Formats: sequence, C-alpha cells, structure tokens
Amino acid sequence: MRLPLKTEYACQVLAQLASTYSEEGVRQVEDLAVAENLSPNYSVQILTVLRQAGLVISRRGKNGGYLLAKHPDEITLADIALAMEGGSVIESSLGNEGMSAGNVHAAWVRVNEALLENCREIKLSELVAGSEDNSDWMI
Amino acid sequence: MRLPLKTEYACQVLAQLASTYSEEGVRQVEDLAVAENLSPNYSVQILTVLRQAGLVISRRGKNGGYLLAKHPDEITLADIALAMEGGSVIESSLGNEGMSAGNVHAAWVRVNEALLENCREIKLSELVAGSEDNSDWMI
DNA sequence: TTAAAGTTACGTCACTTACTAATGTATAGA
DNA sequence: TCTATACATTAGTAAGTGACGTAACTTTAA
Repeated sequence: MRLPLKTEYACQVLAQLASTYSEEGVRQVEDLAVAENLSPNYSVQILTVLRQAGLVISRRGKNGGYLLAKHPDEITLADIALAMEGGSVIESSLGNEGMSAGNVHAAWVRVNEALLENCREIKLSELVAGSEDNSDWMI
Repeated sequence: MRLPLKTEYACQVLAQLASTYSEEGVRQVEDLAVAENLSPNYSVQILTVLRQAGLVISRRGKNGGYLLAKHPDEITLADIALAMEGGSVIESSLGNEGMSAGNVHAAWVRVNEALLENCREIKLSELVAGSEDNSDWMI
C-alpha cells in the first residue's frame, strides 16, 4: 500500500522547520513549500492538520508563519504518522463476517502496534538534511 | 492508510485453506468464499495472485481446487503481504525533489523493513479460527 | 463427450487523493 | 486606524485506484 503523499509531505515540511529550529523564529508557508518543492496551497492544508495535532504552532497576520511546537528530538515519525493518518497508521477495516475475519483483523492490529513502536524510534531530527543523527543509516 | 481489502481477503482465504490443511485435499473457490463470506469472483483473482507467488497450488478441471503450497507454519504474514502488495508493504513514492525528500524516503524504507520483520513473526497457522497458537494475543 | 472446475481479460462504478481556487480572518507596522 | 501580509477554511475537481462483476476460454475427471 502506498504511503500517502500527504504524510510524506508532512515529514518534509516538519524536517524543513526542524532544520532552522529555534524557539521563536517562524517560517512562512511559501518559504517552506519552495524549500521542499511542494505546492504552497497544499502545504497550508498539511500544516493545518499538524497544528491541530499540536506538532506546530502558527502565528497569523503580518510576519506570521509556523514553528515547531517541540524540539526536533521530541517529535517522532509515529507522531507525524498518527497526526496525518488518524488513529492508526495501518488500518484494517475488516468486520467479523467470515470464519477468519476476526483473527486476521487482530493480527493486523498487532502489526500496526509494532509499526508504531518502530516509528517511535525515528526522530524528526534524523530527517533533517545534513544532520549527523542519520549518518549511520542514510544512503 | 487503509490495508487493502485484497490483502485482508488473501489472509482469510489462506487461513481457511490452513484450517483444513493436508498435503492432498483441495478446496474449491466457492467453498472458500462461502466460509469467509467473500465474493467468489473476487476470491478467484486473489487466489490467482497467491498462486503466482507460490503460496497456493491449483488443480484445474473437474474436482479441481486449491491447496496450500507449504505447511501453515511456514507461511507468514510477510509472505502474504508481499505477494499481494508487490515489492514492499509500505511504499514511499517520493523522489528526490525538495531538501528533505531523500531523508524522508529513506526513513520510510527503514520502517517498511522493520514492518516486514514483524510480519515474519506471525504465522498463517495463528490466523486459523480456533487455533491454539493465537490464544495469547487474540481478543 | 461433457460437465465441472480453474484462467484470463475486460469493464465499470464509487470513492479517494492530491491538488487549485476563492474567500474569510487576524495582526504587525505605518 | 488602515492596510498589506500572512494564516484559515471551504469548496471544487480531475485523475487515479479499489473492489468488484461479466464473459469467454481452457483443462480435466468421470
């Protein structure tokens, strides 16, 4: 299954914010979108979701923009994925019709939980281009 | 992201085959579909993919049907997911446009690999309704 | 020979995704 | 206070995908 572009874009935008992280300076949508080669309009929608999830803070009006709500070390892939995808990263929609439906569903719920554990181990700071946190696994 | 029904159905059909596993007896599509409450027509397409992946064997003609190609203990969720989804379970489609695109893509490739490891630990035999292999984690 | 089974190819309809566009709202600074 | 600037929200949409159904073909036991 394809990871939604929406989620990948969210990672990019956050990585971009992380790359210039400070507790005060904001970045504007236009700026973020250009740096990550994304549509500014679409980026706004993604940032809105991230704001509602508490991962970024926005300032409106002139000289407004976005900044990270936490330190890049304290945001994980799990946070990002859950913010964009809702309750679970991999969602098994199966009901209880059919002999094995219940077991199959339960198995995928387990897989989703294990996946979240793995995502919790990848920090936003590792996604920043040029970061040293990722030199052991980046290609 | 939603796990494709196709993949869940594949798990169900295989679990159904596993529930009556023997090295010779075959089950017909109609039989499997009824037991799992699936569309017979759609089940055929799923079984075709599973056959091409070497997970099931088919016998054509009268008294034909399907049987597992291996013992239920030797088929894992990873086998099933890869058969239905292609090369990777979670596919990150990102190219290299944008500062962080490469890092984000690499991170999700890692997640996919970790996911596969987790899926390798769930055996088809655990998906069988009434099996004792799953009593520790089934609801 | 025939009826029962799998095989393959094609069609399609609803839904989702990834956007664009338009309009509304808040705010720093002149 | 006015205004330019930037975020916020909603609506619209084109293209793609998923989950089926249908129909014609092929194989094989009896």
